Amino acid sequence: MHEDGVEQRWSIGEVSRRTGITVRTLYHYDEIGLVRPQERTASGHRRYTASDVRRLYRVRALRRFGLSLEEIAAALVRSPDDLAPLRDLFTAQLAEFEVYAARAARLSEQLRGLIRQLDAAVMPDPDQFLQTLEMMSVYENYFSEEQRELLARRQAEVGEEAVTATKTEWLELVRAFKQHVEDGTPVDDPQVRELAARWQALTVPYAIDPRTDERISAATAALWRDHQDEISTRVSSQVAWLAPGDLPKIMEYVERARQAG
Amino acid sequence: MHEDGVEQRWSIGEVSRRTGITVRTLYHYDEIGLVRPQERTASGHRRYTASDVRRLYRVRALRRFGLSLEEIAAALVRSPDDLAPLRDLFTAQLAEFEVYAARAARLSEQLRGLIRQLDAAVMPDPDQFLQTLEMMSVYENYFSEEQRELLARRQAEVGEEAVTATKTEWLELVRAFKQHVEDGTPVDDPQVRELAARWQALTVPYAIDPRTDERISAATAALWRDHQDEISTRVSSQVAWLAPGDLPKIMEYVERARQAG
DNA sequence: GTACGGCCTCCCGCCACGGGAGGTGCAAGC
DNA sequence: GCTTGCACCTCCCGTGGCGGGAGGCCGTAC
Repeated sequence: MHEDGVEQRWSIGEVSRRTGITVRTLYHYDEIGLVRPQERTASGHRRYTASDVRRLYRVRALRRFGLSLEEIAAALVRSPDDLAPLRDLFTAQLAEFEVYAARAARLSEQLRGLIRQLDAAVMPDPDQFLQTLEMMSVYENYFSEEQRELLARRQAEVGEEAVTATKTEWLELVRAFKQHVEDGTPVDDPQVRELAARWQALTVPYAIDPRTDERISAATAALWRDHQDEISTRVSSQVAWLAPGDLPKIMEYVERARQAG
Repeated sequence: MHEDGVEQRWSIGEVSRRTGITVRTLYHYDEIGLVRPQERTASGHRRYTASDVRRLYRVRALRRFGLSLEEIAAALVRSPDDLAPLRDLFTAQLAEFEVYAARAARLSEQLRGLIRQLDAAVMPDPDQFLQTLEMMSVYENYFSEEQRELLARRQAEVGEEAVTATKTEWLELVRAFKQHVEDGTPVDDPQVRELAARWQALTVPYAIDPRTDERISAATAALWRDHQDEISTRVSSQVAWLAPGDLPKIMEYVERARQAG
């Protein structure tokens, strides 16, 4: 490439300036054997050749796409003959980006929701907001990411209004059940049976497929089993007519009513 | 919350099962003081209280949004009274997600382009593809991220066809200049002047604003100055009528022609 | 008495470097 | 020949958020 035919060598500082890679990083690449200058001076100074520098550019380009140094090393070993491994790496990385993007989009959506809540200033108690956070975390403990996504999609499909309507009807049912609990109505009473049927029907719009529904139902039961105290506290703090200890009793009654039906 | 009024305590294993946080992580949170169980047994076993567990749920929820443990610690110290810092954290995180998503989208687009190139199978030489990678890296060294994005947007605006047309005309101009270089035409020849004018006009569709254009032009000159060998090799490998050593001479001639004009 | 599981602390490892300490190499200026 | 100053060298600690293992203690069930 140069007229005199003498292969040029560069010191580590010159290479750093040419490639925009820090000297420290060049040391690191040398150390792990990723890009090793072909020569050293008698005193041990590194001398990079043109091909070393080209390799550095390749590494830098691949790094930008988020590939690990290990992946890059493996790709650069084999790729002179065969670009297939590189292609595989690219497609894998592309898939990863898409997964990340999807996750980031979901989290962003949730964050926007939380910020809206904070800005609404209807928050009576900071503690209540933190409880919301806690329950989000609990929720995620019982449902897999896939299940959560399915449910979220389902909720988006049925629409916000329908979801609110479901919540409202659920509260009505709770109130009605509460009355029956207090009155000591037997669980096989026709009225109670009808309430239980309506209770069951609440989940219908959110059904996905039998297998999934079964699992979600089991997860929900487990969540309730392990966290009825927190849930009861939260719900009763939002409706005046419900005491913290009421909900477990009501739920137990509902369960018996369903078994009877 | 519990009828007997006795505050419940949990061992680290029970807490791990309840919260889905690994025991190792619980140790870690204790170590850095993020969540520290309020009690220890005589033998040193950790006893978590209900409030410790609630704090863990909060931490877990905030972690999901990508907040660092340090940020979470800071937020949880102040938030019982004031949710403003938490709101700030959320908006900051949201902004970060957006930046990240934008970057991921750009990289994905580039990856798709590279994969298309690989699949096109017009690739005569694997080395040529790796050279493309090298030049991408070089390119990024001279143009800031902002400049690259502006240019990319501009290119998208003028359309792929127009970009191809520009490349074609550029090659034609190079070929014409090559002839003049070989003929020894003086740089103030009217024909050469016209070619120089057309050369100048090539960049017009991609202009952004005078300041930016000035900087991009300077960066381009620096890129050419530092990497004319590589660029010449690449270009001459793609057109039959150009030898590797031609382009620098031609560019020098063009430069003199522009100065003369 | 012993087997087992849960818990403890201490410590090394990851990944891709950043940064500092403390020493050497080399060329220029006096 | 001596100093100045810069580039370069190696060695080593630190980052974040844990994972995982070693080696030992505790308590209970058989």
